[in-house]
Amino acid sequence: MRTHYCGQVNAAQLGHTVTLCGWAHRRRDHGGVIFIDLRDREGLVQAVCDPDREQTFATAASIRNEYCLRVVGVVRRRPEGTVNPAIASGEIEVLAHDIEVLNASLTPPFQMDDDGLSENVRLTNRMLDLRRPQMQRNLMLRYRVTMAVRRYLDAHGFIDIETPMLTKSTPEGARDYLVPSRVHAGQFFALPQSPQLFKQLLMMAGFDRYYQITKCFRDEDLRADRQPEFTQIDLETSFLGEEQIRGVMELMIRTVFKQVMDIDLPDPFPVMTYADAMLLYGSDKPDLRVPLKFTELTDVMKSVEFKVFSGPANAADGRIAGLLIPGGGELTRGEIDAYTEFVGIYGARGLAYIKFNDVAKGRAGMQSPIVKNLSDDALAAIVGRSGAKNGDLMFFAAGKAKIVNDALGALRGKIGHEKGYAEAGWQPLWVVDFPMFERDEEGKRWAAMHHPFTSPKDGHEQFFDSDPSKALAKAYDMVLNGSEIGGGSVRIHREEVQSRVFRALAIGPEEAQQKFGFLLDALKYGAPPHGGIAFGLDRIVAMLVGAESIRDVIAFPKTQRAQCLLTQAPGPVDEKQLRELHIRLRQSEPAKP
RNA sequence: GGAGUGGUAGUUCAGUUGGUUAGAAUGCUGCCCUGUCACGGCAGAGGUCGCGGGUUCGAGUCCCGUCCACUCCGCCA
Repeated sequence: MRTHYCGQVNAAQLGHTVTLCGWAHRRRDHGGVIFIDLRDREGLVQAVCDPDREQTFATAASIRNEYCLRVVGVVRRRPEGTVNPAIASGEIEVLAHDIEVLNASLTPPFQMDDDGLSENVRLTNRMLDLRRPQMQRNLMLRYRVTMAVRRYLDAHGFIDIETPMLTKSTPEGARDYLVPSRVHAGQFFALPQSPQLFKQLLMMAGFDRYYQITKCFRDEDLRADRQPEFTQIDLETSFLGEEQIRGVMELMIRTVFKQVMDIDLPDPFPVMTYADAMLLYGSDKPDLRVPLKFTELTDVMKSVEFKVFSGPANAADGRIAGLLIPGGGELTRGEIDAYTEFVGIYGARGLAYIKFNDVAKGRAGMQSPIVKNLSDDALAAIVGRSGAKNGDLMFFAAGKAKIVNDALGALRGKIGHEKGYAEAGWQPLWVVDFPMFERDEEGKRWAAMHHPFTSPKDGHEQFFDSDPSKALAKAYDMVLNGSEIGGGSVRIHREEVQSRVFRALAIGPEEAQQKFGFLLDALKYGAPPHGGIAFGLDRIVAMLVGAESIRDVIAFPKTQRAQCLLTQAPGPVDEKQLRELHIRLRQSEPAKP
């Protein structure tokens, strides 16, 4: 039916007869000659129709945008002065001998080269949106990434093994998407939040190296980088330690970036502890393109008069940190107000600042509403630790450590990018030595920071009873330009350690047996040391194509309300279906006055 | 659950202090045009101003409610 892709016709076919299939991208009718830009996934080629072929010319005149066409013609060089360097096939054109309309098209709701479309229009007409060259590029690049991943993993002995999509609901973690069982009345499968436990079982089964590029499901609220179903590159290996696993994984990412985008990532990636990341950047996924760093001030503020600072400084969970903005003295009052409002999103009550007009003059050279409340020692520490220079400005956040970190960390990213402090390029890093546990806000108990199967650092079980906050995990995140693109850990492979972790999480033996009995049992049969990682494929591809949202690298994504505008899913089902599934819907209660 | 931005022609948008017949670009339709490539020229059609209520002599514009899209907080082991 076809001899070439439109976008791949070039001077090599000069004089040849080619047959092309594609869509009418644009028609330019000059009365005596008609040009049709024919488009397929590889690009555009110009077909020319002369009036001396009466039938073909008449057909060409009737063609409208997005008609699906088959064009037979001869490749010829374009006349002098009419070469179009903007397209790959711009040196040549196809003189159409025959045009067959494979299918006409209604007038499309938008033009395929319009890139200012609203998300609403795009998603309701997704099949047409996907015809747009940008989306074709995005999805084809996604494919090239997965192929590069598969090539790398195959070459390194990883085996692709599928794991169930109908599995068991786990109480920990995100909300599950549930699937009712017809055969077992009142019982439900859950769609997997990740293949975590299955891949560990595969290690125990002796497959040694596993991978899967697979969908995961989490019923949580959406974001630009979060969809209810998303794709993980999921891996697990046996008999490798933490550093070795990271080595294999960063080589994979480095290889993929080189092969697909010709990007050279650093070798090795920088490694930073979680503690340092929080101290310096207030984030466990710092964007290293932004050079701004925190100045730690909690200790020197303990004894100042200023209660806004001394209060948090003396609180167990408090923190005071500064963010030095070089040249920040130029910031206007309006900008500072806007930043104050910005940090309010994260719960910060205010945003104090000092402008350093003349550092040599000490207190007198500082311009700020708060300087009069701070001791000489504190002011000296502010300047000494940050290296503030004339013309700089420092923002201060004080309060609960979480709020200070979130607010100042977000401000660092915002100012860094808006004010031009960020470097171009790609800045990956590993964040390591995560805590095993974090405090559960409501339940007032300890929760697993990564997941309950993460191995503690050697010997750190000793902190489980005395001070769980001190226990560190063999967990690691890969961070790229401020986004977490992958995370994993060495897993627990000894039953007694797993039991101790469950105990620390206040999961009793009976509960553990009921929920994770199959895992605990498996650990009894010579489970090998193992560990792994999972990468967010959607996020990686979105970064590579420069997309704002992972929706732009997913063929059929959901809206923020977790609906599909194309298919109108989710939707109601017949009473008959519900009855088979033993489900009766709750009456929605009318609002009572 | 919360904060914010937006919703006006098929599409992307403008619309002043509430005031006559709601505009532009593009697309679409027809006619003209033999070298364009965002072709060009002429003519034309195209509107439930998201939806519902209210204020007013009068609402695209003000108020209340609601729906949808997006961004963020919470949430996401």
